Amino acid sequence: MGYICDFCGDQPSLVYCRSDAACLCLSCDRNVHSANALSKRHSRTLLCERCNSQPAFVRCAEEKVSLCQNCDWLGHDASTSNSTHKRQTIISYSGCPSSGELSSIWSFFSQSDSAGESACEQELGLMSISENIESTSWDPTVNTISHNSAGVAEVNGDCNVDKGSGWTRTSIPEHRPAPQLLDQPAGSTYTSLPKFCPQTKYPGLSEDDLYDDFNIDEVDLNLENYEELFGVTLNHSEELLENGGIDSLFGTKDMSAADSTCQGAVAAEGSSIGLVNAIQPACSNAASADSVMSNKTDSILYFTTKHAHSSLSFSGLTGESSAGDYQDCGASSMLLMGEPPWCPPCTESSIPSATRSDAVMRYKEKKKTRNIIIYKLCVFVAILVIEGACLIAVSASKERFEKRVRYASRKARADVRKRVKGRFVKAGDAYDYDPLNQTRSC
DNA sequence: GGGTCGAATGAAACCACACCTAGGT
DNA sequence: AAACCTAGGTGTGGTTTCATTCGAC
Repeated sequence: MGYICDFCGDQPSLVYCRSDAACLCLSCDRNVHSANALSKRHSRTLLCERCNSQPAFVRCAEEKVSLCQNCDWLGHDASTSNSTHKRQTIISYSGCPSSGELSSIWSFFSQSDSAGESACEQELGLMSISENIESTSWDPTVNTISHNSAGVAEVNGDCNVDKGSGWTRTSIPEHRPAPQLLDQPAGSTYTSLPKFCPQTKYPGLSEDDLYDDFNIDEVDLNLENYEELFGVTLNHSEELLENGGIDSLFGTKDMSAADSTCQGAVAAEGSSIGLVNAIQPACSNAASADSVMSNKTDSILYFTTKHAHSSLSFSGLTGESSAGDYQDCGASSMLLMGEPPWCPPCTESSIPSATRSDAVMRYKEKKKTRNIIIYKLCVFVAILVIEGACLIAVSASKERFEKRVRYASRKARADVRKRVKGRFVKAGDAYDYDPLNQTRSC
């Protein structure tokens, strides 16, 4: 993907749709996302102008480029002079805004990019979005998001939805120049599916999602499997947490290995499911499933902190939430549906079958990856709990049973003192045991 | 059910002596 | 008050001894 629109294969791609994991030109973006109500909810943003494969995350004012998290991190590393560049978070949008509307929120967009839509749009007969416009009636002045003249959000709220609008702008959580996995499937680990409302339990996840592709009942939570699962020793989990090692934990391990692990035997039904039910990230912190995956380190730490207070919950996975709960919060509804949202119920689709099948494949792959990552998160938290309990037990055991030597000098002397039947003897007397020589004189 | 026996297990005692502490000078 | 001396108490580990527990008969 990248450079060329994934849909028309003709025009340069300009925006990135997380839900479709697709790079699209403006016209195709509007075309695809005006197909139905669900696709209108897809959150899109500019495409990274450097790698052309990831959604842009920030806009560098100095370089005048939109960058994804990886490129931003690489290009503005603290060791480089570019680290001082002023960067601002790029807001994403949904619905079917026109290029003019886009340029109104992205001033830099109008200067350089809006011209690119013309040809394709004209070819598509200047696809009307009037039906959207009536509900789009976007008014920058009433939007709760704070954005400056450059059209970039100054990082603010969690749930910026234009009520009554056909499209919305959403901000990406605060930018952190942290490393991100490069081999992650696009769309599976993004910093945001930002449209979360506090009442959301766990948008985008259902019980089926968690269990469809692997049987968590058969997961082996044995401590020995910890190493097998993560490739690290149990004792290093704290280091992993402190050093953000969760990235390597999840990133360097082949997902197929996780699959095989998932197929392993053992019964941790109670613990695993209990944990799954027990983990409920607070929506206000944007700890959604997707943000959990993207801000892995923070999220894990967050889980750990929550765990310390015994208040972990993940009730969104219990299946109690209705589809309406998810949709109300604008989360990707594809996980709730039998088919991806880009597959309208009607038979006549303007989308080529090949593209659709590709999209379905991507959707399934994303779903599978997402499940695996969530599963690993649960296992990791479970192991932290177990390890903590073990450490406490071992500590108490040592405290109780280990003999404490108060005077090392006395111990050193006793260790070299000659004995008879275990008893100390006077210096120079006959002995049957010499610790130094391991010999017996009589 | 109660008593006896052997095996297994754990706790305590023993030893010399350097070190520590308290009291006296 | 500070320095020094002295007597008594303490702790150290390997082995043995004693007490307790448990199962079999």
